[in-house]
Amino acid sequence: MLTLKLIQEQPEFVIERLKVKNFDATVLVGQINQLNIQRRETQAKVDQLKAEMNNLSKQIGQLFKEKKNDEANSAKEKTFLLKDEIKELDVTFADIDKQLSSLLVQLPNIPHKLVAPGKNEADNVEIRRGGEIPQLYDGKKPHWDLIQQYDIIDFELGTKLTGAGFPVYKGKGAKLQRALISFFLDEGEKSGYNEVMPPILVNEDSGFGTGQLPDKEGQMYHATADNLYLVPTAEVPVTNIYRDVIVDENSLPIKNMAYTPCFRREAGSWGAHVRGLNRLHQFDKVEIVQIANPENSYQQLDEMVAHVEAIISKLGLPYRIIRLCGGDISFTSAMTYDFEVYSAAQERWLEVSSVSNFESFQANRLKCRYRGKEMKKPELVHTLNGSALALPRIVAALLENNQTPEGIKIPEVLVPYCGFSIIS
RNA sequence: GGAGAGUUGGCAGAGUGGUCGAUUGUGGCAGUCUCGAAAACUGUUGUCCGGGCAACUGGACCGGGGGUUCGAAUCCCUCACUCUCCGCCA
Repeated sequence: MLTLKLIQEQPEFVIERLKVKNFDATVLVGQINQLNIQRRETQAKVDQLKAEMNNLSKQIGQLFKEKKNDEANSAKEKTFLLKDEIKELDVTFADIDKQLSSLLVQLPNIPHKLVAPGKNEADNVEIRRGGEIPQLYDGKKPHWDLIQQYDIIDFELGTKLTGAGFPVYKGKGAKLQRALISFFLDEGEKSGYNEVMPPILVNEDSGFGTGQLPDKEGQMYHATADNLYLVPTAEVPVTNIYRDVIVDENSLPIKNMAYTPCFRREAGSWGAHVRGLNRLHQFDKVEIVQIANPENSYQQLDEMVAHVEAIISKLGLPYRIIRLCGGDISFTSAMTYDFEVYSAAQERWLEVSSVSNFESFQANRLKCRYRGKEMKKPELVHTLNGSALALPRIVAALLENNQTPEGIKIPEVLVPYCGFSIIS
């Protein structure tokens, strides 16, 4: 969420910038600032009363010590009224505070200057392309046919075991998954990311910290008996490592990565475009996460983009990098680059990575700050994350783009990981 | 799952219900000494929310929440977590 300070000091700026996201914040900002004033006034009153109370209590203690019990008892009488007043104001304060928080989480993050205004994905800005779209032979097939032909991924079996959107990877299909995960992690390590293996069930606080709760509650699978949520992305546990943490300026940027399965309910979003591996309830992903100094977080974002671009290039997939416009960028993000690879039999671009700078938006919720030598007070860090990469659509593109009449060729870089060079 | 013991500042570890935000040690930072360092000595050292240009100052925080009391780190209830023993188990 945005900081109260910013909303209070530069309300016009907030309103103006959020227009890029097609969000009219006028009313909300006004309400927040008004509530904030009420909150401060109430606190001033409460604090004053509490100061009086503290004083009286000290006096009473002193009187009892001096055996002046009568005086002490009459002093006690005075506290009763005060006590009631404090209790009442405390309730008022808590109420205002609660209202304020509930309004505060409704404001989206302010987009970066470079983010173009726009309605939807049609207004996104293509940054660059790489790789070559392969010319396939006449009998080319979409991946959902290929996986059946070679018996490497089984959707029906997954449906039997769990339900739609939970495929079973078999034989070379399973091995390809493992190979990709290892490849991605090794590449991440070369780029200086520290590998972590977090829990894939998280609690409510973690869900709130990265912004999945309360807004996107329906996106996550909820284990109600223990009130835990299956992670929709490793971003949640890996970023929440730094919840309520003050890090040293010298340790920045902190670069972590994790492989986890990811679970998404995707309620109501099933349709024509989501056949095969294009959209799943469970999939595998390697996520990179950075905790950065606000001064250079955009350099770090570029670094992450370069990292993802390098991996896709090594896999030999044609790709394009897109900077999302205001209408397409997420609630929490200040700037997002999407990576899409071309899937040559479906003849469409598939999103395989999304790399974002959240600036201090998540950090404010997480209460993750950094302290520098010259700083009087700790300040909020910037958090960034990106997929590097999500597997299913990469697999779809690999299968489709590398199909030949003899079988599916495995990219050079993956052969050592797979132990085979063709699926036939 | 059963029984018991815990949870205090970066860490370790005190704390008869009344100047306890909290003794002390250690670590961190600054200084003295030194060519430099170590050692020693001195000082300093939490976070959040208010007020103030500032010095400073009011309030809150001793796992979370609630309660008793004029007053709670200290007493009570509750939840969470940690440890030990037993049981179960990949």
